[in-house]
Amino acid sequence: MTQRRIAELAGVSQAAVSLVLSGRTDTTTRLSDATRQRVLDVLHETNYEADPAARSLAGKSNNIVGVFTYESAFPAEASDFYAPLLTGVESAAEELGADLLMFTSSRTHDGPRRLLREGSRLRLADGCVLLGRHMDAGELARLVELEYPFVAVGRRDGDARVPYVGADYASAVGELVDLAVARGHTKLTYAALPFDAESTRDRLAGFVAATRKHGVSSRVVTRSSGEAEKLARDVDVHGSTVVFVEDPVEADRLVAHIESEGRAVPRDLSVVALGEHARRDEAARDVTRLVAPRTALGAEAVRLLARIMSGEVDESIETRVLLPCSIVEGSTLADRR
Amino acid sequence: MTQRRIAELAGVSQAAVSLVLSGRTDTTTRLSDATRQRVLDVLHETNYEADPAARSLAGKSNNIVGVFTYESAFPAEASDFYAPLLTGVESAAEELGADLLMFTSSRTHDGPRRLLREGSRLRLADGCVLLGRHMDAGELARLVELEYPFVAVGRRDGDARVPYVGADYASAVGELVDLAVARGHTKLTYAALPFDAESTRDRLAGFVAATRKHGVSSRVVTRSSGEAEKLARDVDVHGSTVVFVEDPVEADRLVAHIESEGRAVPRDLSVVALGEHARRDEAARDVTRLVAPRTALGAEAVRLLARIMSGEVDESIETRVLLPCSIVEGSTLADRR
DNA sequence: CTGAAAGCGCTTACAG
DNA sequence: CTGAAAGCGCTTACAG
Repeated sequence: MTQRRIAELAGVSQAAVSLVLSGRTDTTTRLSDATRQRVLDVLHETNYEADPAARSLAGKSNNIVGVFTYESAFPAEASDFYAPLLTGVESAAEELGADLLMFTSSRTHDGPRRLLREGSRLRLADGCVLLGRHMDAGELARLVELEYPFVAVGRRDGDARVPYVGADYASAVGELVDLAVARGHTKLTYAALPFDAESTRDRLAGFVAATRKHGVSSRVVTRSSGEAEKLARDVDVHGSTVVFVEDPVEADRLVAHIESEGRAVPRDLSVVALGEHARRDEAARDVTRLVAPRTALGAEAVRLLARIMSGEVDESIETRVLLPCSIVEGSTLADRR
Repeated sequence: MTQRRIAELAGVSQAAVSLVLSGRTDTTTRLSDATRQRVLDVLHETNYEADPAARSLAGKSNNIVGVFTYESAFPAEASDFYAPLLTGVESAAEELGADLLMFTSSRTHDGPRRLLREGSRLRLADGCVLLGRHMDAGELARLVELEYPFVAVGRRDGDARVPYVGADYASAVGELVDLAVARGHTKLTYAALPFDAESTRDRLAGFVAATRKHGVSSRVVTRSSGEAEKLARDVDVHGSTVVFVEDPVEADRLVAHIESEGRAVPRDLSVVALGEHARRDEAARDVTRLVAPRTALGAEAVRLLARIMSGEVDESIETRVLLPCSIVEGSTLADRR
């Protein structure tokens, strides 16, 4: 079913059908109410919807939100990270009546996925939400230059033109430090992941600022996951009473390791996790931690993208949004007062 | 970047660029190797990709697999059902180098989602995978008539033209009945959900066939979820030694209810679940059950769709596929011999 | 007030 | 061997 066919049925020109569809009521292009009604009737009967490809070619948008993930989203490990984000993305898209185009193609290539290699496939979507821990700054910059509407999920402060919705890790880590200090801790160790991601930097910045503010003794070590034993030794060397562990899985392992040595958490050592993994074992210790608002991040990103696409973005609109994390007090931060 | 621009850069006509891109080497349209090479070079330098909208208008496909879910896919309850399916869909799409267009729009409307109301939005995808417990048979029929390529996930035997990939519940339920009978059970109760879905019918058919085959006494009751107490009474009235519970969540509840009355499972009553819920509590009883190959269903559906779209479908290809379920013996089916 | 026409970027049969 | 042309289904400025 095409506009031409509709036009034949209604006895008007194809352009008239397009005009009715557009809903325009300018003085320049006014149709008689009778004509309009006739067309509307046929449109209704035939359940017509414009071909999105043709609309797109003619320069109109189709209410399609692209979703690009820098890493493969569905393997079990990755899904912990992506699932809550995608849930938010999906529900916001639903609110907006938009469809979701997931760029799953060319995932299997070696090396990091390239956004711009997708080339004009991107153009099928009106704009795109970018998900992933490691985004290429150069690509983001090119996207800005192409004036392609997009929103990154996660803080990206490198380039001031990059719109993002991120979690405010720095503040949350700061609050956790405040809490530790309030409970009498004065020697703190921070176990960072060996990543260069913004979220890693952001958490660390919060830690550094807060420990400096309180004037407490602190030490930062970089440890890959799976080195709980080494980490435990690091802490002992420094004489810390609390460890801030960036990787929540590692935090669990550390607790298990310490208790396997006959020591107790938090009696002998306090553990604070700077995140939460999705598959938390119900039986596991209720680690003191921060929880990022992941579903909200995904949803907010789509809403911001919608605002950007609708051209609402003047100085009045904030294109760089930080959402607060919540703090779970848990049971692994001792009160030493 | 358009073909016209590429053509200018390479000093050929736009059509020549398109020909090079098409990779055709017919006798009808042969380009000199030099020309071809020149075009290829420019194509490479510029990282050109054809506008998918234009390709689509010109009648070519874009390697986009549509995904239509009849119910909203992401609320917590629904995600138990959809998440494993989508995981399979995604990974198969990745293999094929296809993108995924999720029809999330118009989800919020009242009443069941209408596939055909989406109209030509569907056309943006080359074909579509349909997910959901309750599909409208009339819509499926219209889709067949439109010759729009699609594959339903879940058995749809109503219309012989509907391609599907489903789980073979009937066989699996039959195996569970065999097992129960082998262990000395002769009075069986079946608790069906009050649904008209194919999967409900399929399981029940397997039960009826198997109990008939063995000549054992059986009884079927229809119970909504959350009626564990009533269900327990039904079973007592009939004097059954084992209940086959369609809803796995309800099976858990039934076990809990029985044990809360001071009776034991499976000593006093055996319980068999005809499915598995995603959020199984690790601590919960290891119920004897069948497990549908959900991720495989999603992946197989995409692969079948790909075969259908590529026109490989003659009589030699099976467009109706049943994948076997697996059986978990668990610990809730007593041996009464 | 309505219709004929150009153009979006492609593909492909068809002239040269 | 290559280029000019039609057509896919739309939108929109522009003639009538």
